[in-house]
Amino acid sequence: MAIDGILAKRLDNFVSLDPDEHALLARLTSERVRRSAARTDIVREGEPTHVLRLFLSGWACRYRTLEDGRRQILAFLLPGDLCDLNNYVLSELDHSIGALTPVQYVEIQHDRVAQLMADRPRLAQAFWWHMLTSLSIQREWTLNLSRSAFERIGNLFCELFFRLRAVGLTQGRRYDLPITQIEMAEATGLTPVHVNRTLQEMRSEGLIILKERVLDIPDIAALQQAVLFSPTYLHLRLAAASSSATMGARQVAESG
Amino acid sequence: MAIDGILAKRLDNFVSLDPDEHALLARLTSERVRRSAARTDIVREGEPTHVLRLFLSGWACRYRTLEDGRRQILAFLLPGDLCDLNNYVLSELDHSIGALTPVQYVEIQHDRVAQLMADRPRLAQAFWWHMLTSLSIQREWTLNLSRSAFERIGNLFCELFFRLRAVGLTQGRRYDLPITQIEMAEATGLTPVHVNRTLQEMRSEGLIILKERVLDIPDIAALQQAVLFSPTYLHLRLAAASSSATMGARQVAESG
DNA sequence: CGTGCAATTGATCCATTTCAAGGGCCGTGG
DNA sequence: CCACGGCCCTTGAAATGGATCAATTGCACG
Repeated sequence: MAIDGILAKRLDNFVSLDPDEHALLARLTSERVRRSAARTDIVREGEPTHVLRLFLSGWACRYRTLEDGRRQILAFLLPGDLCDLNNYVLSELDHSIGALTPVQYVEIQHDRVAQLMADRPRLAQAFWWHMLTSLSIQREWTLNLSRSAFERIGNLFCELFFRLRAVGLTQGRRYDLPITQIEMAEATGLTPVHVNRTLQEMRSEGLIILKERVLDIPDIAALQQAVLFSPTYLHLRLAAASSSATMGARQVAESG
Repeated sequence: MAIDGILAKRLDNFVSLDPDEHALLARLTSERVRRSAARTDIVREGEPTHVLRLFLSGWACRYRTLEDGRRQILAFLLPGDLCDLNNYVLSELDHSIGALTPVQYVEIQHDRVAQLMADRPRLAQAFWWHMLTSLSIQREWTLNLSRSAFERIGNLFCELFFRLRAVGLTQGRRYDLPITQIEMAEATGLTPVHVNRTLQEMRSEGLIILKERVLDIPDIAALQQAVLFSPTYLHLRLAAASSSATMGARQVAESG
């Protein structure tokens, strides 16, 4: 899938865009592509930012570091994700954004976004949807407070599966998971050691196959059930998101 | 403080509204006041909602219940807070909203909000600010994943202090905290038993005085420092919100 | 060939949970 | 007026999920 269609693909999860709107998005995202190396910051806490960023490839994350060094990953930013849609209202960021892998992204001036939203109500709605979805995801992450280690990691894997699939970045039951166990730990609020042991537990139960940064989920429905995951909070279009997943799961369950 | 000025007071934390805008808000919030009894649901998960709600008095919360009964409080809704600004985009809620105490609120039709935002860019910005602030708060709550019980509860108390003060609901160092320890547990992801013991620890360290649903924080700066709380994520106007607090912090740091 | 980082394993420790029970307060009903 | 049940807070003792500390392996890279 061409990189320049990824925003359209992402927003398409909410509204059906017409060719005209597709063209507008394509133009918007044909700016000079920027790159950041793995493990470098894209925006640092406290910095004023003036642009909206659209991620084209690679993984990034929002994170905050506490004074004593603990780091918490607040969200994963995947291809097709926007960030800092906000800061034409709030002028500075209260957390940082860092690249986990090499990433490509484009920067879009806020006034162009504002213009687009004013001209195209449907695109405006799509942007709102994107923002509200991040909020919804953030809420789901706070649910981790009452989840066990097993559930936290399982939920993370499920979420990533559905989000990546929505932009065409899964291969069947598999997807690239280019993050370390340390980063999984930072995202879930666990210790790397404990993440490791929990992964082994999930492996031994046959729920996942994780090897060389590729995650294979033999039976997504089984995993969902084991960790009480439900994808509704992602607000993906049902037709695309759930049906084939549950179908796939059913097939696997039958064949396995 | 008059209840009908509370939204203006809240939004004033971000932009200075002129008398005209104050009047508009006053008209908007003069709808029939609705009431919900303590411990009842205002909106239930999955229900479609068509209105924006503004809370006038009492405490409510967003929460989600997992299949096995665990309940997680996702946010506290205080007087002056809006909820469901979202759902003119997302049509149904993925969590519930419940009253913790008797609450009063007004319902505002979405088209009136849309109209207002179209006519008054400054109000539109203020609404955006409100929404982005909730997102920011939600991020801060996910930070609890890497915080200890002591820090979680302390952070909660600090957040509530600053938020309540921003709408004039603190009395000096004190404020009404009309929730049970069980609810604190649900908000922080801890056990009621452990919340109880942690509260006693905070009391014994002289950080809080909590009696008969009134919380007294003798030295807010000391508490902030003890639990690594910083109010920036609330995006309150600095003049009103943080200056006195950070000044206090500096004093304590020097004297301690 | 060393250096560094990610994954793994073992042993121990501790924060938090779980289970269980008692006390205070309050509204209700006999 | 007192007895009762219900809810909230409190306390104790025991169990455990997850943290901490420490060390080993494997692999990629200069």
